[in-house]
Amino acid sequence: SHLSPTFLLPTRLTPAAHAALLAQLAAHNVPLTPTPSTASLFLADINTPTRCRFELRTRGIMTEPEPLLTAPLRVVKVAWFTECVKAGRVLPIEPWTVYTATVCAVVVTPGPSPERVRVKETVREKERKREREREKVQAEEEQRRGVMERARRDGVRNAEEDSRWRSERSEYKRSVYGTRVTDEIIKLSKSAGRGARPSTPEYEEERIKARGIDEMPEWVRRNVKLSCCRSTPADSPNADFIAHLHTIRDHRTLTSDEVGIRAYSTAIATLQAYPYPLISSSEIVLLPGCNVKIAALFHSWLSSHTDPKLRTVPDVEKLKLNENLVGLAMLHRIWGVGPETAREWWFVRGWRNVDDVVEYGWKGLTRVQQIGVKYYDDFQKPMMRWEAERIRDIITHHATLLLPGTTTILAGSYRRGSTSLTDADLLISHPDPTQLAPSFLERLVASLETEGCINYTLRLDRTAPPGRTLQTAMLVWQEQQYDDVRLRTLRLPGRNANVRRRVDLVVTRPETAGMALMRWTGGGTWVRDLKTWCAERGWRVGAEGVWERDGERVGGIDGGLRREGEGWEEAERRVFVGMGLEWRAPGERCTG
DNA sequence: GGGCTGTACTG
DNA sequence: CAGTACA
DNA sequence: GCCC
Repeated sequence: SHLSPTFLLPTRLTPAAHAALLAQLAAHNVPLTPTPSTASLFLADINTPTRCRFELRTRGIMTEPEPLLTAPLRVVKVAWFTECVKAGRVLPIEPWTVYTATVCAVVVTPGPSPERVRVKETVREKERKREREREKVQAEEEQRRGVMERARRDGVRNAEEDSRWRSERSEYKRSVYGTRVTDEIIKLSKSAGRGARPSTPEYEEERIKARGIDEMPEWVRRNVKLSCCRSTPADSPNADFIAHLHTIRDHRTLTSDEVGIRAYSTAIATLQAYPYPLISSSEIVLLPGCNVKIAALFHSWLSSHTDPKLRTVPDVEKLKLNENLVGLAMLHRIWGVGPETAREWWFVRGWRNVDDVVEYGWKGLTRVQQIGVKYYDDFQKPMMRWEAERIRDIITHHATLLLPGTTTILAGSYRRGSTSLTDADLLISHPDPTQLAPSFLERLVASLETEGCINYTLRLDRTAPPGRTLQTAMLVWQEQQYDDVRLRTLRLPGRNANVRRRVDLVVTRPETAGMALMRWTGGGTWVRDLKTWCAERGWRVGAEGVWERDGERVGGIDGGLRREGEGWEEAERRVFVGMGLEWRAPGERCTG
C-alpha cells in the first residue's frame, strides 16, 4: 500500500482491542512497524495534540508541532481506519488527524518497553503530565511577571528594597507585598472579567486598613507553621472564604495533585486558626502557609461583591460548574473509589452515575466498592452525636461481656465536637496490658455480627504478630429494630429502615492508648503536622508510639492508660508533654 | 531545586 | 505494586 | 503552592 510505516499506539485500548486492531491492520496490508521510532504514521485513540506529544515522548520520541503540509509525522484517530474499512475505500486522512509534528530527537530508553498495553495510565505518568502542564502555565506567568518586574525596576526599586527582598521571612513577605502580590492582583482582577468591579478603590482601601504584623496573633508573629502547635477552633470568622479553598482542594484531590492537596490543606488550616475577619490580601501573605496565590484568591473574593454573603471567586465558580469535576466527585463519594478509579470510570468507561456503575460494571467492582455502591445514599447521610453514642454503648456492652474492665472512647470528629458526623470512630482498650488477647477484635466483631448489628466487614486486621497489638476494623453498622428478633423468628417480611453507618473500631493496648487517641482524634492536617513535628526531631511516629529513626522507642513519651474510665485524656496529655507540645483540647484541632 | 505524614489492607 | 482508606 |  501507499501508507507510511505505521504504529498503533495502545493508549486507552484494552489488550483485546489492541490485538484485534493489529490483526485487522495487517489484514488490510497496512505497513506496521514493530517499534514506534521507525514509524511516521501513528494510529491512536487520542483526542488532543498535547496528549499525542506526551505519548510519543514516553516512547523516547521528542516532537515539536508542525503544520500539516510539511510535517513528517502525524497521529491519526483509529476511527479513520475503521471508517475506511466500513466504506471499503481509503478516506481522506485530514479530518482524522489529531497531531502533526516534526521529530527533534529520539531517545533510546533502556529498561522495560513502554509497549505494554495498559488499560489506564499509572499515577506516575499522570503526575508527570500534570507537571508538564503546570510548567507550561508557570512559564507564561514568569514571562508576564518579568515584564512587570522590569517596568517596576525602572521606577521605584532602590538598593535598600533590594536587600530587604532577600532578608528574613516575614520581612521578606512584607516587602514582597507591593510587587509579586500586586502583580497577582492585577492579573486576577483583569481575568475576573465583566462581573468584577474596578479593583483599584478596594485595593487602596486595603492598604489603609491592613492589619500590621504587630496586631497579629502570637503564632503568626512567631511564624508557627504546624497546626499541632496552635489552636484551631471549628468556627472561623472567615468560613465563607475558606469554603472556596475547600473547593479548590477537592479539585486537587480528584486530579491526584498531591502537592496541591498539601498546599491548600496547609492554607486552610492556617486561616481556620486565624481569629480575626480578614480585611485585606496583604494580611494573608503574613500568615504561614499562605502566600501570593492565596492572597490573590482572597482579593478576587473580596472584590467580587460588596455584600459578603454574595462574594465568590470566579475561578472557583468555574470549577463548581465543570461537569467532569461534578461527575468525578459523585463517583469519588462511593466508598472504595478513589481518584484513580473515579477518573477511569468517568473518562474511560464513560459511566455517568451510580446506576451506570451497577448496570455496566457490577461484576468488576471490588467487594468494598459493591458495598459502597449498595449503601451510597446511606453513607452520605450525616449522623447525629447521639447515634454515635448509641453505637458506642452497644459495642462497649459487647466488649465488656467479652472482657470485663474494657474501656472505650469515641474519637474522630465526634471528639472534636462536630454536630454531624460521617462515621463513628471508637477506640477500645483495657488498663491491664495482659488482658487484651490478639484475637480480641476478631471476637468482638464476631459477637456483634451474631447480634446482627454489623452488615459487612469492610476491613479487619487479622494479623497480630508479636509486638503489634493495635488492630482496626472498618464496619458497616445498622442498628437493630427492637422487634427484629421477633420478625426473624416469625419469618415476617420485616424491613429494617435504619440507616447504615460507617463504624471504625480500634483496639489498642494500654501503653499506646494516648498515641492512638491522638491519631484517631485528628483532624487530618493536624495529624499530618504532628508527624512533621516529630520528623523534624528525628522521630518516627506511628499509632503505637514514637520511635527514633532507627528503631528504639523514644524515652520520655508515655501515653499509657493507667486507670479505667477517665484515663484516656490523661494518657493523651502525657503524649503532648513527651513530645514537647502544648496540650490542645480536641475542639482546637479542627484543621478542616 | 527538592520536599511535602505515615501505615496497612486488598486485589 | 498500585490504589484506597484512615485521621 | 509554599518553604527552605
